[in-house]
Amino acid sequence: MPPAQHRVTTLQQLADLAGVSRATASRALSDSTLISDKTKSKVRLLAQKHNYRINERARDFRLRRSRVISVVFMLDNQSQQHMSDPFFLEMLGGIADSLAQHDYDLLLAHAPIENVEHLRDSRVFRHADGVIFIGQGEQHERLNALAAQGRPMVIWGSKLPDKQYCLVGGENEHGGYLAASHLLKLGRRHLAFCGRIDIPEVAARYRGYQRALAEFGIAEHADRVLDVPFDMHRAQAAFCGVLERRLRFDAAVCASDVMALSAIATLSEAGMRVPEDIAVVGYDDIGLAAYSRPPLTSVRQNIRWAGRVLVESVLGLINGEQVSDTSLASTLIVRRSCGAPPAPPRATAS
Amino acid sequence: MPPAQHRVTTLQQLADLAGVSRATASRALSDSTLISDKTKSKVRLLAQKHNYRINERARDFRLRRSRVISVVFMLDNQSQQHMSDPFFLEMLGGIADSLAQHDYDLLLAHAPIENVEHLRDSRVFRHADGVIFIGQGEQHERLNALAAQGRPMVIWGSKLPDKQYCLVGGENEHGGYLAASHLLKLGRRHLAFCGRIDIPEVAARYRGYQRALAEFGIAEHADRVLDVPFDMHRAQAAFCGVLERRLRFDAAVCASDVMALSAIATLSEAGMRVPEDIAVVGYDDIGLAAYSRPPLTSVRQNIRWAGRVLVESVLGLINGEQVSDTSLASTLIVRRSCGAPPAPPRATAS
DNA sequence: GTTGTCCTTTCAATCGATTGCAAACCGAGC
DNA sequence: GCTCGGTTTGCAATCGATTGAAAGGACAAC
Repeated sequence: MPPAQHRVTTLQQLADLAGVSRATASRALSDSTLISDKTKSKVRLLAQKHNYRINERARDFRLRRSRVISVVFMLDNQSQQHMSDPFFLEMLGGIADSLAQHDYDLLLAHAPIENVEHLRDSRVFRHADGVIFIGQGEQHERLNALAAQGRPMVIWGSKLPDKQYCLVGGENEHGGYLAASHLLKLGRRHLAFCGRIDIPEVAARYRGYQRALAEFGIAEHADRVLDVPFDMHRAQAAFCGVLERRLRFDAAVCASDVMALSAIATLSEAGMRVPEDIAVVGYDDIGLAAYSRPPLTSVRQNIRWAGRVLVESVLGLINGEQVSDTSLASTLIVRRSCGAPPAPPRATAS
Repeated sequence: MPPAQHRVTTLQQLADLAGVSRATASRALSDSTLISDKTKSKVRLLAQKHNYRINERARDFRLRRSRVISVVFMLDNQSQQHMSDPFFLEMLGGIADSLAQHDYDLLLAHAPIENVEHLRDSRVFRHADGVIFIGQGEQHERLNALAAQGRPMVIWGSKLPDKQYCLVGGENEHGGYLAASHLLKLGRRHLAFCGRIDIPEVAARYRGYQRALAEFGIAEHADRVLDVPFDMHRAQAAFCGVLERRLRFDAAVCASDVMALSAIATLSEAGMRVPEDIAVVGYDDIGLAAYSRPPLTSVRQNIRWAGRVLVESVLGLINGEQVSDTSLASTLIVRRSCGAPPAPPRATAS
């Protein structure tokens, strides 16, 4: 007699097979202390033998949870940061890995969002047990409002006054400082800063940049703060504008690697030598940074680890724990024109 | 009197408020023809007023569906393609957009997969109504087996013999042909092909490459097929090996842009001039291709549209429709060293 | 034999929706 | 008043699990 004529799909069927009640079967599978070892192993053996798989929809429904975390990329009109920025994928990968380890699913929401309040009644919140926001955009207040409603959510970004939500972020101030002082140590004296300082994270990097200038006793030129969006093509347009204005500078700190690569391309197109005439430092240390000509010096954040921390934080909130903010270290990765081999592959933590 | 002291969360509460039964309320909200317009509007008005939101978990449970589509990136040990390849993000973005439009969620599975059969009982299948595979890896047979079980699934890849599953793919043969004939037209005669021809898509590109060579009456050198993985760092190692072997060639067709950029970096590091000594053509036309020095000529596929087609196909299968394969056009994007502005931003279709 | 205790197991309610079928309603025609 | 046809509405089962409370059983002590 074949062990399973039709597949066992419900707990009731499994219970019948084992000669116990549905309740006992349920408890046996979930390792409840109420059930004797003998019964437990009997039920489990049968489950395995008949290839029984719990209906997760039913269970999630019953337990009023979804085991889904939404990830929202805050790409607003202001920053023009595009999701094709490799930074995002790296972050997403880290989050996805970490969620999978905890047996959670990832719901991706990446449409440009003008107002996060609108999300409140959308699938993003309704379908998920918690939400991870990547970036604050300019929605600090609205994020505060959402968090105040008690939804489990974590934001990747920069610390702002009156912050109510749980935050994970890089050491942006320090990163900006590292980038600027690197250039200053190389003897550059006419630095420019490229990025939208409306964006909190960029603003923090700018503060670090200012601090470095101050330490070297260098006066800051307001016109050397270039309002460059994250988006590759718009960045290029912005740099073309800079060139037209014939702004004089010998080094640039960029708020992202994509921006830096745009800068390098545009500047060398215009006949300048990089890094001889203008040295450029990027941010994020995306994989391709090592393969640009010249290789790009950049500030690295451990993005995959950031993903993990974001996940652990939001899961902590879901479980009602007290979760505090986290700040992740930034390090400068220096690459020189010739001879220096690209950095080894980043460790992909288990 | 405030209209809602406590929020209305269940259909029963809403029905009570409207003075009808749960069944009627359900039908009113789902616009059933059984319900009179008067009742419908009454129920709906109340739902709106009390901010009632259906419990989607309960509904999905009842309807035995999930409104989730899994996306699996087939990154196996063979190809070494890394998910940080911008190509993936573009694809993912297209899929996510399209799914959102259809009110579906996206479950991301990107762990390296040695055997897709293992997925059968995993969340990937259990939690989702359908699955989209990006790439075939070397699992053609196993994919066939899965498809034979009647699971709604679509694969992005290349047409293989005995294919049982629904396929969406680029014109790889044509793309390879375009790349090679471009170089040949420029007068190059010693071409190399870089990529793993074990991978079906790469194999197709290679066939096109061969066809171009044949048309120009050029004999093919077997040793000019370079087994280069997709992964950036391994690609570099491979190119170093090629250089050591002192292989003579004046042009290279690469199976991806990331590979091409690695090639350019490695070659110029070794003192060769690109494109004067060695011209390189890539594949995918990732955003950064326009910003490399020199700008990269590449074969473009409309990846975002591909994402849309994948989604429509899998949803069609879920609805029991007959879905046929789709092939998406490839075009060569030619970029020259100087003066040529980068291509405009790609249209992001609505 | 009865009672009490402890360990297992079962009963039955519950989560929040959908839907086949039966019942109620309503006006018209006889 | 009664029946008939068609339209609306309600009853109750159902999806597949979890879980508090109650029942069952074994065994020892009185």
